[in-house]
Amino acid sequence: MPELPEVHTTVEGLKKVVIGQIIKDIWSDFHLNTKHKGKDTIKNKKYFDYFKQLVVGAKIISIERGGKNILIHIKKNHQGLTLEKYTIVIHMKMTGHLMVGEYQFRNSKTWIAVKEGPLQDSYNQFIHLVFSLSNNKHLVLSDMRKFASVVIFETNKLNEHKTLATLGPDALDKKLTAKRLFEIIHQKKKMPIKSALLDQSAIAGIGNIYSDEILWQTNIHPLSLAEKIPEKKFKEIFKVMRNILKLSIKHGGDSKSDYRNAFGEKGNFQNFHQVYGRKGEECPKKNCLGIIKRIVVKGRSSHFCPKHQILYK
DNA sequence: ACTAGCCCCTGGGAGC
DNA sequence: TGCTCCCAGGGGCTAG
Repeated sequence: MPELPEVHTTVEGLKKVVIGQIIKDIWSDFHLNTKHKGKDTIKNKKYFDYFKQLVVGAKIISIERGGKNILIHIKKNHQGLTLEKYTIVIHMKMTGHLMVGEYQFRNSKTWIAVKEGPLQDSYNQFIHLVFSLSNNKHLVLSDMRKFASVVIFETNKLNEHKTLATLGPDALDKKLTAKRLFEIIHQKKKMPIKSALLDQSAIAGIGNIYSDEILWQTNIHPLSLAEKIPEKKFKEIFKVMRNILKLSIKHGGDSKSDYRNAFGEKGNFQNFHQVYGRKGEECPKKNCLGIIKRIVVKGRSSHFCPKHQILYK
């Protein structure tokens, strides 16, 4: 599932090929076959029409990551004047892949990559949104489970995007310190540390895989209460968090599930998991010999070693 | 201003 | 082998 390293990898890939492109046209079937028709989402037909009117003819000027969100900044020119600057905000949720390549419309209802290769991976064939670009490539959103959200805001009114507005500091924010991390997590009081790490309004970018890995490596039981973890422990948590995220970025993200980068390729971080998805296996920590357990914390699966991960309560 | 819990979705794995 | 059932889980939303 796309978390910070995966979204980062996607964004870096997209930057290479779509910046400067004009969006010639867009297509979507999100609004045709989904029940989830909130007002402000392209899954709603009226909103999609509004969205289409804003993006067609616009130029992609830059792309950035905001937590797990992808921000595509666009502008339209008219007679040499910049009329509007808008930002498309995409969240890939569980199974979204934002990719770019040459695609063609097939069977009047699906899109498929033209060239053989990673883009033709079966996981990449659930295409529900297509931006046709001026270089004849397509920017597509494949999303098997259709959880992804796509919205548009005036760039200078991005603070009206509730989630973006309430996002905590990014886990890789250069200004973030161990002390600040402690203060933020400590505020979560009786919330299990596992849930606190997943809370995007506390720290942005961490999801289920990385929270499990961080807690395993720092020897903290996922049900430990946020406020009970001693301040001095946060130097280690901070360092481990950064190292794990950076290591995953280095390996192109985690494709244990179905993540694919902007070119349809898998990442390799799944080969570095110590604990996530290893229920019943022996704890890989040296001389530990514990058996990895899986529990559900606030509706999220949490993998940990009951032998060496300490419960602070 | 909080948090807990439901809901969105569908391929794939488990179980029989 | 083929069927059914249920799980994966981020975050929006609502009720308390």
